[in-house]
Amino acid sequence: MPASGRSKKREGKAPSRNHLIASAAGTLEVLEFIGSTGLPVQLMTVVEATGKPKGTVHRMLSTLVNTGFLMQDPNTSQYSLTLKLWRLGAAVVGRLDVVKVARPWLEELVVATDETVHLSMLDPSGGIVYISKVESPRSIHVQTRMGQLSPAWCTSTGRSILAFNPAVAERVLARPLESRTPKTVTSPQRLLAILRETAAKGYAVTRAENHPEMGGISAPIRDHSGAVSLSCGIAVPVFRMNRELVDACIPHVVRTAARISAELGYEPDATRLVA
Amino acid sequence: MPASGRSKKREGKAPSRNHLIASAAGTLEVLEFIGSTGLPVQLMTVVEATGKPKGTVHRMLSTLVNTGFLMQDPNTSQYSLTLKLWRLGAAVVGRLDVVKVARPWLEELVVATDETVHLSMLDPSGGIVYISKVESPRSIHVQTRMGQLSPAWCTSTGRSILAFNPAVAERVLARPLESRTPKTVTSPQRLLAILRETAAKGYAVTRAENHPEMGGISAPIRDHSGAVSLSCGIAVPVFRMNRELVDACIPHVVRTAARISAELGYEPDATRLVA
DNA sequence: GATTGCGGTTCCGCTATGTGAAACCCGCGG
DNA sequence: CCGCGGGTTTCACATAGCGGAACCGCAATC
Repeated sequence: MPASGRSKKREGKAPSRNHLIASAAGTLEVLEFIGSTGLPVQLMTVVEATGKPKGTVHRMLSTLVNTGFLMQDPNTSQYSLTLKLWRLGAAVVGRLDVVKVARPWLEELVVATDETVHLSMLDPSGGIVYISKVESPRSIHVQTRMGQLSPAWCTSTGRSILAFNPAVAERVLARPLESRTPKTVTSPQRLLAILRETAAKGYAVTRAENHPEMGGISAPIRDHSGAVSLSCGIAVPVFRMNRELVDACIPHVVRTAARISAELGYEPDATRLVA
Repeated sequence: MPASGRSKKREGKAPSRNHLIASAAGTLEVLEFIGSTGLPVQLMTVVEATGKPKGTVHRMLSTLVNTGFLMQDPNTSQYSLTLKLWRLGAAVVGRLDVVKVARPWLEELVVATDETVHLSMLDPSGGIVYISKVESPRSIHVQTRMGQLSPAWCTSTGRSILAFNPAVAERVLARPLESRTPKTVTSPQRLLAILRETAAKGYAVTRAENHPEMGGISAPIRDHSGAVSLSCGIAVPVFRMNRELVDACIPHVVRTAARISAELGYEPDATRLVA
């Protein structure tokens, strides 16, 4: 997509009377690009990535610098993110009391299983984001980063959530499921079956579907209304993921999820509000 | 400031030839506003806050929604942040290996002092941002939030950093020091003296200067070049902050900072590169 | 059950605004 | 010394987007 795109933007139909600010959208796109790389970037990198003309990109970058979202190294003149984004972003999850509330239980789960624990949330885009993590000091831990966006359909945490969100699941199933490892389930039917099973059992187990050497065991977390948009689970190296360990860990994971659900005001005994 | 008609092309000094995208800057401003409140907001709130006309704000909000930075509740039609910002923001500190590297030492400090520990970083704006936190399970902990921006000049973490950044300190001193509590030091001279003392001693202690019931003990962290842009420290309720406790904790805090500095490649014995 | 008011959304003409090709700089390497 | 690959600046032009005002739709008020 970057390569040879000429500036001609006559795509299909012209939605003429548009009420969106193209320049702002473009600027945000640039910001996002830099955010996704995370590292300091040069102007030309952005130019190539976005396909926009040099002058325009420069103007956008200047704007971002001027508003404090980016800083420019005076020597190398490279652009990098400031802490502003972090401040704003942290405010988002900071308000979520789940993070606070869940922490003790997650730590307990680490102790119980001796594996790294994640708390994940569904992103409207159909991915999942890790919003909290407690690492096991001993275990080999994958390099998951807080805030990382992972596909929901091939991780145990993701499936735990999808299983209880038919609407989102449908959207995900509609798109082709690209293969992340040789083991990834890519057939929509199979995935659907798995989701049903997950919903029935109340937990999800994956092996090497997102990362060739990692697997996971997760369970859904319900909020006061019974809705599921969070899950917690452990990440385990596949070589260690034998039947025994899985069987041993499942109850812990499920119980932790239940505890957190309770903290959020979920009443397991109350009449179910959602299917 | 009505635009007063016509294209005032060549008017005297005309600051006109501007290379910034006003609309994008405005949109970012809106984003920031929403981020700073953290809560879902209504259109009109933003209108009042920014002073921009309703139609314009609406367009900006739509753009932000369209780019995935905001979401709009279909029922209340309120706007709130999505996790996108969190993702990008987390990427910023995620790349900072300080956070990873410091964690074990911070935890150790919690154990040693039984108080909540913060890792802070200087923001170019002259404030400090908490980039990592380890809470003491027992202690009454203040409601500091990750990513929160606090004034550098009335917190112990902030002073630890300012003391070794004369340039920034100067900028801070130049502005009036607004009083946050009755105890806040607001005299520039006094503050300067305190900073000097901090630099000499290698740690900072504050009592109730930022929050009426909290105090702190912090020490600067040096990177491989010897520069200080980070500090770590503990937050202590003032009622518990007697001489003994302070004396007991200072060595721990200082040592922790030294450990982290070492991890960052700082050689205490090497020739000092910075004044 | 009409009325008013308040928020969100949409319209539309005018022009200030941002676009983008090209020129300009500047430090580096040949 | 010249060319090159970055970044920055310029400029004339067309259009993008500003913003006042009209338009909904709900909910509280009368």
